[in-house]
Amino acid sequence: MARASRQAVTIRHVAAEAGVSLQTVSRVMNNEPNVRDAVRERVNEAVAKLGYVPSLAARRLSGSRSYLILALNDRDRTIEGWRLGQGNDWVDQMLYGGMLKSAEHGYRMIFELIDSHAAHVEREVSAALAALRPDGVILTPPHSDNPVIVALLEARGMPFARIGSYESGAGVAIRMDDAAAGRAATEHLLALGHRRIGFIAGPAEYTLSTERAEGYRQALLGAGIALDPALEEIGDFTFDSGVRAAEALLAQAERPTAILASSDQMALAAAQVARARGLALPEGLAVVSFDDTPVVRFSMPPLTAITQPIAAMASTAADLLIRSAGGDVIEAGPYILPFALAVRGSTQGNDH
Amino acid sequence: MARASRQAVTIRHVAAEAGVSLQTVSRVMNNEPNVRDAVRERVNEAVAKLGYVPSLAARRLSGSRSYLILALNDRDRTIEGWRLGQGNDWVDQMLYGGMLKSAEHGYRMIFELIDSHAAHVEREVSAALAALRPDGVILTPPHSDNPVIVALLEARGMPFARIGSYESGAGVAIRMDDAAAGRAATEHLLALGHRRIGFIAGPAEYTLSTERAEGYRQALLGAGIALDPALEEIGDFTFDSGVRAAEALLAQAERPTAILASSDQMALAAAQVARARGLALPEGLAVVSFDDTPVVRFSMPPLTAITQPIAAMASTAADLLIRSAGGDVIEAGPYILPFALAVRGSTQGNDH
DNA sequence: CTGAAAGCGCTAACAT
DNA sequence: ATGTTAGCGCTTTCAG
Repeated sequence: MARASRQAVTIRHVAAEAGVSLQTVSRVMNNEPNVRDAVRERVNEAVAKLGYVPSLAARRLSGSRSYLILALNDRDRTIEGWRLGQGNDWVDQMLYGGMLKSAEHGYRMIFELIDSHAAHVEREVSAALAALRPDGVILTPPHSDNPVIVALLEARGMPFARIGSYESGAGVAIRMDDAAAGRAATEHLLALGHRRIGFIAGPAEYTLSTERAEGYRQALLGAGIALDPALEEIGDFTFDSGVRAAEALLAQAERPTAILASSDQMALAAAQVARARGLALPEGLAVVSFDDTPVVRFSMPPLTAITQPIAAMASTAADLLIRSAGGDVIEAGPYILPFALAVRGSTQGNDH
Repeated sequence: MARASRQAVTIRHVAAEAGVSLQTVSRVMNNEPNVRDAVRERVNEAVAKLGYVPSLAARRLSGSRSYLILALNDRDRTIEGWRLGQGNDWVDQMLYGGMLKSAEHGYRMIFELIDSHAAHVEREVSAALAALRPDGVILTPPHSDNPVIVALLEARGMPFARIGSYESGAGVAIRMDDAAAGRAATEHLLALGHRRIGFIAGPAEYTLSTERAEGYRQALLGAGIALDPALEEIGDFTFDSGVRAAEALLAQAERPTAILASSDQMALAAAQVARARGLALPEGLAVVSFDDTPVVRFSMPPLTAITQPIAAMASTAADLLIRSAGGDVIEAGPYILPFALAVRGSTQGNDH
């Protein structure tokens, strides 16, 4: 009993069992040509019988692929999300999309935290690459546009994907169409009869902020409504900044009947400010948010929101990187994935 | 340009730079004795200068540790949690505790999903072990008590931790004290003046269910209150089962003024049933839940709950396994980690 | 179409 | 205290 079976089944055992050379087993395992069907089958039988699974370490070391995809996330944000214990949607959706897609291809996704503030970004990323030698790297915001990381990956010739990035350059960009999302959200409000619609933008450093604002304006103009600068405020995605912005919007004599906010937190802030002023959602004020993290489903009422395709972006990234590692030539992108508008009680009737 | 720097810096480069043998570099990297301080320093300088990081694959292959901890989670539950997008607390807290602790030791935690229903459990686990050759495995419920998995790990001589398990046997068990938690939750209600306290238990197959029930009863008896079978219902942790149980409890002539439910979902169900019967929380009915997943913070009012130390359990598991891999002899356990009682609006006043 | 030899980067076991 | 030799399990040449 329980003698540590120090020695697992290796390619050698399979070769012996099937009566072929190591090489042939390797060819079969990697789906290479130049093996007769009869032999291939014999090998597969031996593999099944012995329960053989190739060692990742040995494969990697012998100069082939590592079958590893490395996903780099922002350290502080991620840990803060975990610490708060309110459900870390970004991480979950990354895993959901990226890990499952990787597994489909026999790959594994390793999730790693990188501190982007530190001067050691380069060292941290280098160390992870050296230790793991992944076949591809997935960058998430804010790393997606970090010039140090991008340059490092490019210099190393490492295939990588930049999720949520509007910048061009090395690596394949994967994102949603924020302008279209801003338009869709605004059109939803227009369709409900709103004519004075306030907008809380994100910081201008983020391209997606300006894209969303652009979509908002396009929708208004498309409906023949003149733009009013008094209806546009700027926040920084946080709850507090949302409070300030919403107060500025709702303090106006001719206050908006709806607010579109560029993040869930700012939308929740707007809802709170509205309540404080005696405005009930959705009658007194309609609110639409961006992101659709779990929290908006649990607010009262739940918020209508633009859903970011995080899982789909991670899945696409993994798929592209793995196919690229397999020798496929993949298109440069950018890959624009569809968003969704989840209509909930903050804009519509009293369902839920 | 970006010529793929095919060849990264290896132990050989460091040895050359420092003017020593490979072995000496290896010794320094692994903090082994028998190296003069002067030499050690010279090697460390070379390492720093070249930015050398050992290849995990080579280390693993040469027969030493893999520096990998494998965390096995239930496939269906995990994916369902991701799909619902309500914040997958278990996974997040696992990562929070396990990944960070692993990183402290220079380890990586690989998160893998295993389908416990399938007849292939054994094959799935074997394959993961064969491919990764981790230094330790963390089992989470329901895998923690899966006899096939436990037997396999034991036969392989693989160190492993069973999180949330009350069973004895191979592997180190890490859990909280559910009886004490049941007692604490009940005593909280007693302290608030409640005398008729309903209890919704989990399925009896789970030891933790009976432990929690035991704690509930101890607390009542300790307060000199006779047990009343009519106050105990059984659910299966789901919302629907919670509805049935709560309805049975609240339909009684002498209905309870408080309900302790063995899961968040059942507690939310109790809250809903109460509302439907015109009972407001906490005045009409006080509710306490177990688990403390994100969702209970967002309900109205937020639910008072027993918080499971998931992150701490994962952290402890990683720490024990890694120290074990390092040659330390670790105590058999079980390791009992402290829970917490988060008091919120469903039992107490009107804060928030 | 198949096999034999060499070597990936490291550590274990054995020198010295 | 340090260096040398072998070999982990696989894939890559290169031969047949």
